[in-house]
Amino acid sequence: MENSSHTLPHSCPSPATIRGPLPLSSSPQHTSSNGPISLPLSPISFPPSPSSFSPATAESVHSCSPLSHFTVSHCLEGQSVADQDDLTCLSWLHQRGDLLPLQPLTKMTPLPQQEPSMASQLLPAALSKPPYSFSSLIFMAIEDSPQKRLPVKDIYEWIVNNFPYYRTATGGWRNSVRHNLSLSKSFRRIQRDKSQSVGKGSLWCVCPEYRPALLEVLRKTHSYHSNNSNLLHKPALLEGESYKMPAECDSMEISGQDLHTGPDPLSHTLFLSTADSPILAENPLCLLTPDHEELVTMESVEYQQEEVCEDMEKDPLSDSGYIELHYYESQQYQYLVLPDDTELDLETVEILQLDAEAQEAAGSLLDLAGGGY
DNA sequence: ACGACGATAAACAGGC
DNA sequence: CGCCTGTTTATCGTCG
Repeated sequence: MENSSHTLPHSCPSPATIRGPLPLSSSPQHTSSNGPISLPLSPISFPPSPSSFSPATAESVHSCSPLSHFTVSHCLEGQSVADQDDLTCLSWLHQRGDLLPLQPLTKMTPLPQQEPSMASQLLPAALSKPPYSFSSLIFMAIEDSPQKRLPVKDIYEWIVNNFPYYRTATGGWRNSVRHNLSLSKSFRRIQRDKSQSVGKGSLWCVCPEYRPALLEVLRKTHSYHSNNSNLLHKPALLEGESYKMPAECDSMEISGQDLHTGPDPLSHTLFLSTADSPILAENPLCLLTPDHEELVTMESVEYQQEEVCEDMEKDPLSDSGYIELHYYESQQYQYLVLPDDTELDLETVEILQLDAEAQEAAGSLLDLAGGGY
């Protein structure tokens, strides 16, 4: 897949079906009432430099980083923050200081070096015990890694970096992390590539079949601890309902009839799948539909190839548990290309601020497919 | 009361 | 030998 500029197609040429509950959300920071939105980054850089953002924008970046691979800079007018909250991008975790401190993934400044006033503001939330279970913490750490696999040491580090509580906590929690990794079926130990072996121990990854459950637990934890009760009432597709992709994408349909998670209005998780077995997307997707001013956010999308694609070459990744995603940049926008060169209507779909990790993750898909899970 | 689940502690083995 | 990693067992608290 080339990474150069493309002429924008004006239709959705390849039929594909996206099934599952449909979350509609966006971030409130940047409003656009008509036409393509204006992006705060021009040109878009990967990763975006925090210094290039206005304070409000920088906050939005923090609110999505590190967990979200896509930061959305678009607003639905008339919607509250709660309505726009995205439960599938994991970005919502950063929208409350007492859940996930608004700090970048990179090494945080040690608290003693912070200004006293700021430290005093952060302390109550930052140093309180996070409500997340160790499974959730491990899950977030692994999900936030480019390769979707981490050694236990890096899991420690991620937790410490994102939850300062554990910076001062006694060492017992590390034991709990290891205990959880070993005991939980959700995590799988994989051997390091000996050619690149640096450090001790194995790598840990999330079992794809348990990922929806982990995500659900994570989301419920957030909902429970969030005052944002509106999150609980976001409309979602129910069984039998369907959502037509807007614009010219007539063949894109999201339906609720084959929901893996049932008609629970809380369910916003979509799954990527090939025709036979559901598989999971590598990264959350945030799809923008400028014509309708709607942001379609998909944690993962069940993706089915229809008969039309039968004679197409089989995607080498089709059985890997992951789907290969590509994007490219044209002018100030970025565009998503689904597997088998299915180009979503690129006027209708935009990816905003896809960060460098997503790029790496896309590259790692080949490794995952080749090395097995 | 009961079981499921999660947190915590501890012991132990193996590798570096 | 010390540390890290990984496994296993046990105990306790919470919740439905």
